Amino acid sequence: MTPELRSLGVREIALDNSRADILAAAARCFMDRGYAQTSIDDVARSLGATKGRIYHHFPSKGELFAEVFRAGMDMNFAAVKPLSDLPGPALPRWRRMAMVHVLQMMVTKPFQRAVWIGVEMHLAGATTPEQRTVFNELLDYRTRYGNLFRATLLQGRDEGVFRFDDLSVTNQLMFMSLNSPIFWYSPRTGETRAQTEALAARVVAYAQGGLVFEGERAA
Amino acid sequence: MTPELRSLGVREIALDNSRADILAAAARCFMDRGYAQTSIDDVARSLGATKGRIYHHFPSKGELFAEVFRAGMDMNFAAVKPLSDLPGPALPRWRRMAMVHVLQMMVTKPFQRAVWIGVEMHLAGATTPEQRTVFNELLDYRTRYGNLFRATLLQGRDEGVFRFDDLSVTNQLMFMSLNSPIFWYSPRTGETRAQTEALAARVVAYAQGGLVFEGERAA
DNA sequence: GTCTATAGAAAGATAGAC
DNA sequence: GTCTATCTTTCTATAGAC
Repeated sequence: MTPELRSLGVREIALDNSRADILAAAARCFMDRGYAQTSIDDVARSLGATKGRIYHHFPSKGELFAEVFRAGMDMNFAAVKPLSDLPGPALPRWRRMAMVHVLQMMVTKPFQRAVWIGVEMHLAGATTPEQRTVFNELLDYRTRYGNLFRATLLQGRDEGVFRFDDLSVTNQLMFMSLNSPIFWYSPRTGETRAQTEALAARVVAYAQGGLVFEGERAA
Repeated sequence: MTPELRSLGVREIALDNSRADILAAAARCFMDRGYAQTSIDDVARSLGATKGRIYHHFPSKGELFAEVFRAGMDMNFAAVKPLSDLPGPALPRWRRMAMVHVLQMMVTKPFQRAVWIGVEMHLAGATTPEQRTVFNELLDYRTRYGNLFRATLLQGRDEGVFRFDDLSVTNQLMFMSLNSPIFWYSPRTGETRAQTEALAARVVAYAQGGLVFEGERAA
């Protein structure tokens, strides 16, 4: 940044943008190549920069990844938490939460793929105790997000709109469906918001079908 | 192997077992740590051996991974292909194929996770042209397996038992559901075959619900 | 057929110039 | 705040003993 700009007080903004740029580039790289296979040089190169710039803003590759993970989860919480707090019958609330969740997966795909990678990594590769602590926090964050849906699933079962016996298995199946766009979705050129939402609605409908289907009987 | 045994003609068998042991150990390591984060030393250590043993049987890490991938897909094809060739209405055939597929995911989980990792890797990390060729073969193998289900899905739609508009999206959603046990299933100690099948049946029921649900109308 | 030892490459991280 | 240069570790792959 030039001294002129800094003297105008834009220091914080510039700093934030620099960090945000790195986070977005890192998310893309982690999505494309996975965690271990992504080098800091890869991230830097995708920004037209070198390592020095990354390490000035983030102390380590692990911490950079953790911040990408956190950013992804922050976005999900901000979008879904308000809906999960609303009163009323389970089904319409579930549909709104699911729809917003799926749109999050589509619109912020690189960050959500990083979250997925983080969950898949489990604790493997986290060698030092500090790394483990950070990692456990991230996984806990993700679990708390998942719990936003559990209450509505249980309420829906009580109300007779959902049918399932094992909440954990059902939760896994539901999230696999709702998360799946992070693996196969990519926006068409010139895709409108309505088209994106139509696709998201199909995903939600599929998951809803899984939750309401009277399994064994219909065999 | 001892000269005595070799003189008895068990050379092939011993070689096969050695390779099979390495493949199984490699599959576990790839499942636990992913491809890039798994070192050949990790695989060797999990066998109580050193690298030399691995490199005697496999020319490179990439080739070792490719063989794990192939072994996983071989098992899937052997289990599902005969069912997909059967005549008759789509729904019962789909249910049998789906059930067998899900059981494959559960029983051969390490290999199936390796297949997943391979699909996720896409072409990233495959640097040389030979590697790309091998990799494209693997992905093509996987695509051909997916196609076993496509015909039955289309037939089911014609017969009115499945409802969907986009075959590709539906295929993705279905496989995400049917594959999901590779991420969350682990057998309980002393789990019976009946219990395993009951769990698989729940997964199949969920997917079937997604396929038959009359999406938009039921909102 | 498996081991030890090692060469060579890649990547995380740091130091210091600008 | 970013870059270049470098240290250090880790890992693939190979060579050669047994």
